[in-house]
Amino acid sequence: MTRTTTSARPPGRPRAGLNDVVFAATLSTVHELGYASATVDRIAAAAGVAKTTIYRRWPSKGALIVDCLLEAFGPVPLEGVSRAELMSSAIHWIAAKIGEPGVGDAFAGVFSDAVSDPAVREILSARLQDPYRLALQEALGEPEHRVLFFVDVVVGTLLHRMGMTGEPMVDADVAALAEMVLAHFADGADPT
Amino acid sequence: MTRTTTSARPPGRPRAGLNDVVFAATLSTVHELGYASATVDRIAAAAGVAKTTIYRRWPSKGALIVDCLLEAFGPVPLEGVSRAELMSSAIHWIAAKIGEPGVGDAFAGVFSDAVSDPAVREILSARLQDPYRLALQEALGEPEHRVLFFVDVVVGTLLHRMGMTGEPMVDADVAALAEMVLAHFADGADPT
DNA sequence: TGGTTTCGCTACGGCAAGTATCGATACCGA
DNA sequence: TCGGTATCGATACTTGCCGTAGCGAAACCA
Repeated sequence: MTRTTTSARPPGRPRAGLNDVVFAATLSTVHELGYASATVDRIAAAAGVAKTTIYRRWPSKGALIVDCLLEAFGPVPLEGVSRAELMSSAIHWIAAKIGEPGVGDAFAGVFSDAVSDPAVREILSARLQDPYRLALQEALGEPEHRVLFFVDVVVGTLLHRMGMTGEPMVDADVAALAEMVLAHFADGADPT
Repeated sequence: MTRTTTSARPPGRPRAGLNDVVFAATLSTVHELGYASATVDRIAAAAGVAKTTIYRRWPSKGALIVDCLLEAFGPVPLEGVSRAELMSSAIHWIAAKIGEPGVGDAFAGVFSDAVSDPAVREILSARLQDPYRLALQEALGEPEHRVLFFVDVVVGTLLHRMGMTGEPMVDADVAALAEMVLAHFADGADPT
């Protein structure tokens, strides 16, 4: 026990700090060419990295995209005292993130893949949705199925607009969405 | 002009009545294998038809799926006297359709393809969404952007649930969705 | 200096969308 | 009865992308 096995540096050549470069290349490639044309080859080329290097770090394209989205989203800014403020800020936050160049396309694209690929669905659900869902559950004091409904409505609406028009939802409609959701979650709640 | 050129039977061997067979094979294949595994080859085999025959009738897989969905959906049942009844019936109708075996998977799958393929997006928007949007506009007396918002919320929510869980939304949540949407569209409307 | 791991490169296997070609078949008009 | 036209089935093919394998070179540590 002179030195704990954990946190011991692994032998061999250390990995270069390429993750951020690859993430940036992923978003810019998706933004410029669209999700379908953003092949792993092209992303690797845009990052100045070999394709095999990407597959050495991420097991699949879906995993890469999800990690890229996690990096792009960061933690939920759960600020606000009242439940209404918390919900409203969360809605405007996710809408703004989806509006960032490349993020909405990547999100909609990986969601599309998840529809027909259970492996991608598992990654998307466990690594991306669950953390935010749990944080919302705790912050809002809502049961799981209500938070899942909240996520379905908010994310589903934003992605449907993005998918059908190719453009993120405009602020006025995001405000309408927030208003509608807040009104729904205001009645009969607050089980004191 | 003894006989108008239109509605004149085209020369050559007439097409066999295979569309319904192909549609049924498409839905059952998507239902059993999932959207990604429902290749055109497999659909053709399930229908007892050559792949070339399918490509002679539909220009792409996306066009086939959209036509299949049009056939499966049929016209919107716009029954009900009040706006609330019209909206509620439309919501429950589309939710029930998406819950039918194969329909939800096919819908979510082709929507996914549309995200990154502008050609599929155009087909989906023009052939599937626009007719229903126009019918709703007229029936509800709402401006275009409000109906688009309505569609984004309803269809987006249902597809998000379908995509993330693989199962259609349960009735209780569909009822909550309808309640939420109706409350939002009730206030300040009815511009008499 | 040897051991271990990563990196870039090239090539390959697998799968699915969509195309091309050919013989056979069905309907029409003369 | 006989050409003209268009569809059907079968097979093979091209193209594009995901993911893997193998190789030499480089980086870090003991």
